[in-house]
Amino acid sequence: MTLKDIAELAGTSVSTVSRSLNNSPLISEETRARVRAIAAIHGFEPNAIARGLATRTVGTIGVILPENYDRFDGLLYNAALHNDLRSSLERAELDTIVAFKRNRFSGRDNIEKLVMRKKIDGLILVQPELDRRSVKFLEQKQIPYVLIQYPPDEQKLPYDLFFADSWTGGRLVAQHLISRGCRSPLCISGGKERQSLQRIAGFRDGYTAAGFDPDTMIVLDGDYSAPSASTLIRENLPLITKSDAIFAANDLMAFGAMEALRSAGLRIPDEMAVVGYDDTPLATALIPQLTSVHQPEEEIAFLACERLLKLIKEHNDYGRRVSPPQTTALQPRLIVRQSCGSVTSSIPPVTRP
Amino acid sequence: MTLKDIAELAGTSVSTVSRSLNNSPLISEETRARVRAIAAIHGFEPNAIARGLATRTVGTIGVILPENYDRFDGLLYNAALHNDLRSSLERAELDTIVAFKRNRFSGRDNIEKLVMRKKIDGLILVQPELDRRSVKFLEQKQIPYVLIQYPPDEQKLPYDLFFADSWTGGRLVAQHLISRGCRSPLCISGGKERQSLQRIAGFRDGYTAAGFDPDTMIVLDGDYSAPSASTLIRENLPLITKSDAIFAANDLMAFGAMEALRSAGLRIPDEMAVVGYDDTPLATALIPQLTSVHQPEEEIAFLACERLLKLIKEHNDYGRRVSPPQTTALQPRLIVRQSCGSVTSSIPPVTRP
DNA sequence: TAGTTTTATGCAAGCGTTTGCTCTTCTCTT
DNA sequence: AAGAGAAGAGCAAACGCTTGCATAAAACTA
Repeated sequence: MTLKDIAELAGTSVSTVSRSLNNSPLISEETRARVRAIAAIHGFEPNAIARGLATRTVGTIGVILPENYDRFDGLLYNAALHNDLRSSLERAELDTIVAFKRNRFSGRDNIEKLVMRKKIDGLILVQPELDRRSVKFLEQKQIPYVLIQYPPDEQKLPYDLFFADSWTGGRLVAQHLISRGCRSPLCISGGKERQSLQRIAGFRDGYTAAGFDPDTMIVLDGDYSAPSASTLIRENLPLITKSDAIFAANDLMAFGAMEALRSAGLRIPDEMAVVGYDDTPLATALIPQLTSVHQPEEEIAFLACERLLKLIKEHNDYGRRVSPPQTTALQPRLIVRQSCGSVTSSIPPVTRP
Repeated sequence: MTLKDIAELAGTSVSTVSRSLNNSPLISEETRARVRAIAAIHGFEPNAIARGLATRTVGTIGVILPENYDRFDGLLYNAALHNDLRSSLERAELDTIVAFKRNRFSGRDNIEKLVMRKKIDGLILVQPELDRRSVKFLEQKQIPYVLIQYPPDEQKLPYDLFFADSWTGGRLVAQHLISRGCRSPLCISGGKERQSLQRIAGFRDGYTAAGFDPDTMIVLDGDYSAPSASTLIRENLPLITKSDAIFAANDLMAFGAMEALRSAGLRIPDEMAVVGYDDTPLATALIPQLTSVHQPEEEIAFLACERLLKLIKEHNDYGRRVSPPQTTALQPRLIVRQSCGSVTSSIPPVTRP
């Protein structure tokens, strides 16, 4: 079933059918209605490939996801983010092609492949290690794209970037613990990983701003896994007993810490407050329920899509981007539960700049 | 950059370039090499859309995922499955378009949309509630597709189905617990949900086969969440204390159960063995580590892709499917850890039929 | 009424490939 | 040496849609 078939059924030309279905103003109301009715009866849908060839837009967005098989919460976070992205794009009737950055068999860069083969109208890059080469490639090809990544090093970036403000997340935790009277906090980091460093830094700065000596704060290096946190706690019990709060860089480590603390006979939250990060479903499953920082992933997905659509529109209208690239920090929220005390109200989210 | 450009650069015709790049035997070795070299230098990639129009195959597979925002382990499972699917398809240089079954904004059925618009060469449907209408549609359109779903009711299905054998998973748990000497097991189900029912049924049958009275087995109805399991344990302590093992229909409930058991002063595994299902990363994070049933999701993904590729090949060669539809059960494996006792060897997986 | 707009439709080119067919030019046969 | 066959290359149609341009009909204008 093609435009031609519909045209014959309607006793008209192919162009008239095309225009009728695309709501062109060049068509009279009656004709449009008649043609559309016939198309609807036969369940006709225009061939997206042919249309793509004619219009050079295919109605598909490439989504490049990292392949973190290893990290449970990474997988979860990306899956949720991807769901949100799809939801946002559906509104604009766009499909998503998902790919890893590299093809593990051919070794080819999927980003370049998708762009060069013209299979997509735009790209959403989720947490890529975006090398200079790739950026140059994307700029040169003039393909609309946005990044969802970590807080950037530099201020002026050549692309649009959206990220969750981990630093503020850490600070929120600090503020809350301070207000709860915790004066000797201890951190469990996720190693040298970027996000983790930011979370810890925000936490430290929060305490410093309240007059605490930043050098007295202890940071133990975990690896984002629960057992790593348990081990750290067990091996550093003397340090632990001098503390009154533990901030873990993710929920999984907070969980591991709780297990070890309990084994050591410490009561949570009475003797030790515990706070996690990510607000995974794990947080509500624990007893006591875990206070944690909620990532603004729905917001990130929504704004990233919105911007990408804008860039695509500009690309179609002017052949190039018009609005300048922009870096956008999205604010996390602290979700206060039982693991850090009995307070029930949460600190209101910081208003966005 | 198009075929035409390369042709001009090579001083040859468009068809020669096309055939050179596609390794047609109609081209001499020298010409092919020369053309390929020129194409490579300029980083030429054929336009997938134009090729799609000419060949009616686009190199894209549709993957329909369920949108279970609600269930943590569902999200995780689908994300892992999706990763595995993408890996398998990459080998064949196929991209994946991912969609929910329905567009939440237009209300349109994404399956039908993708098929009618010719955006895909085949479909992988993950746990859809596949109504008669959709099946009829797919059969009529002759589009290659496979299902990844639950154990089916009927034997003869008109499509290819791959599923994890939950029944056997439950039975493995039963066999193991029996061998460990547990004589009074108790189940926590995930409600009336299909998978859960199968898991519990297999468990019950395992005990029955060993001579236990099926009617004495207690099944408490949870909802797959950790708190639901905790509550059930707390509210049924008299029943619990008469039991010596708990089988939960997923890891999250096993976890909730462990928390509640511990609060009640019961030691795991000495006084109570606990087994979960799904082998999520949670299982290794718990103390003691949770014995659980590992889903054969990598295998499902691999086999489903393999079959889909075969169907697509048949479709291209004969215009229709040739090999008869087949239902394939994949066997889960019991991963024995500490939560059910000190045994270190696991029961070997049941060999596939 | 004749000329000028406006409105609605159709024609045909073009998007970038693939591929059946034709046309050369060799290379064998006999 | 002539004819047949094979091998390599090119022409042009086709895939199904969009869209600039030409055209015809209708609706004004003076």
